[in-house]
Amino acid sequence: MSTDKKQHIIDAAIPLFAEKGFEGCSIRDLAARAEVNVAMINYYFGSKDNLFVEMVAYKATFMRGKLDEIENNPGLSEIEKIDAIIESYVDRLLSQPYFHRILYQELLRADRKDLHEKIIGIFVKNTRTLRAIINRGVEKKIFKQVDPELTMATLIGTINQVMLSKAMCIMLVEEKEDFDPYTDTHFRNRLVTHLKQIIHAYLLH
Amino acid sequence: MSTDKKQHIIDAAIPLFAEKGFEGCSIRDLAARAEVNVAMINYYFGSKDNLFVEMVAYKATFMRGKLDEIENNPGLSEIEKIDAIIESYVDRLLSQPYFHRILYQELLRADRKDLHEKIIGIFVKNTRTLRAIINRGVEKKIFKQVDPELTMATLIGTINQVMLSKAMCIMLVEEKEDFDPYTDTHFRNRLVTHLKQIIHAYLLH
DNA sequence: AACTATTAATCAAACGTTTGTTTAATTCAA
DNA sequence: TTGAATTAAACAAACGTTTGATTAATAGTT
Repeated sequence: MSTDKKQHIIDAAIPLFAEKGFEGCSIRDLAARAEVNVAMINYYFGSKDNLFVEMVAYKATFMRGKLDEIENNPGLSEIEKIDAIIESYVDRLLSQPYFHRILYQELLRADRKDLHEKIIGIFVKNTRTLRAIINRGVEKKIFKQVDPELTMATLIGTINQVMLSKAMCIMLVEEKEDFDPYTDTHFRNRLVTHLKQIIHAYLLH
Repeated sequence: MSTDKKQHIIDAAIPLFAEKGFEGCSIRDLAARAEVNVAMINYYFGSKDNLFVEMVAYKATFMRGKLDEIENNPGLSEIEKIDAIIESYVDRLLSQPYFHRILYQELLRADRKDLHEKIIGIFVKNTRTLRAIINRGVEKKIFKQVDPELTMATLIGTINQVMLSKAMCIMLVEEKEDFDPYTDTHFRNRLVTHLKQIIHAYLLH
């Protein structure tokens, strides 16, 4: 069974799922987009549900490696680690807007418990890494005594907020209509700068 | 045509839409939940689509009034206005978790343009109010020169992040399984405190 | 108050489509 | 020639919506 074909189908499915949601696009939609026969989806993945699960599994680890690398880098101070995470997180999310959108659509739904919990697991693991760094900074008295969990929520939540809707992002920052926040490096830098400033102001004495 | 019946159907539909998404729940689901005949949905609303539109319209103005009241209160300083908005915003969102969930599910989808833009309109209007306050604070040199739009994104984004998923919120703040972040006043205060502290640290000299 | 005419509300049943999935036949590659 | 890949066609089930009959409520007339 060709793995290339499976990846091809997954790659084609991601923007469709992102645009219309899971129930919003049919197997026929997916097949048409991937330019394969409708039966191929079930042939390769068994079911539409399983295509979704495999898609999440295929893309899910996208943040993990980098985070560990930053956390275990002994050459970085706590605040430098935070800064590195901010840059890394912004870049990853801006480079994968479709998949990000899918994850959050799924998170917002209360049914499909198993998949829901799997996605939460990814988020929580990343959260713990950042929290460990903050806690170390607090211990060392480099950071103020802050709320580490909600600091996490602020960091990720800010990025998510501008990732929610391209249209809203454009209206929010009042750019021209053809402005693409996901590829514009000026916007990327503006976001990174804001996050660093607000986190620094909050964490540091 | 009874408005009571329409509201009854809408009230029953909100938790269902929040749980399963728009395509995720059928007219038969909605009718069963509201304990009415399937034909009643189309009788009262014309279509499933229109039920959704009327539901959004019915609930959408929930934030507006309070925001205007705060903005136009001459007895409040800029930072007091920000604090009042934080409290008001947290309380509103925590008290309407279902509807909030529906709005964000819709925002994350790129199709259904007209409704999408209507929802964005609500958000952007609220955004402008807060931005106006921040800009006045900057003018008066009470606030530092900050990025007003992204400050907005931080404020709302933080709250959204903890509202994303009850399950994730529980794991994030490591409470017991039966803990309900939406009704727990201690959690509400923790969130308000964190937001005030981080925003104060960022805005004030 | 009693009867009638009119409108609104409700219902089970059916409509035509679309859904995810499966089948059975066929093509392709080794 | 054998097994994997692909296809068009068909499947039952579920979908949103409409129908036509029936009941409930309201208004008008005597």
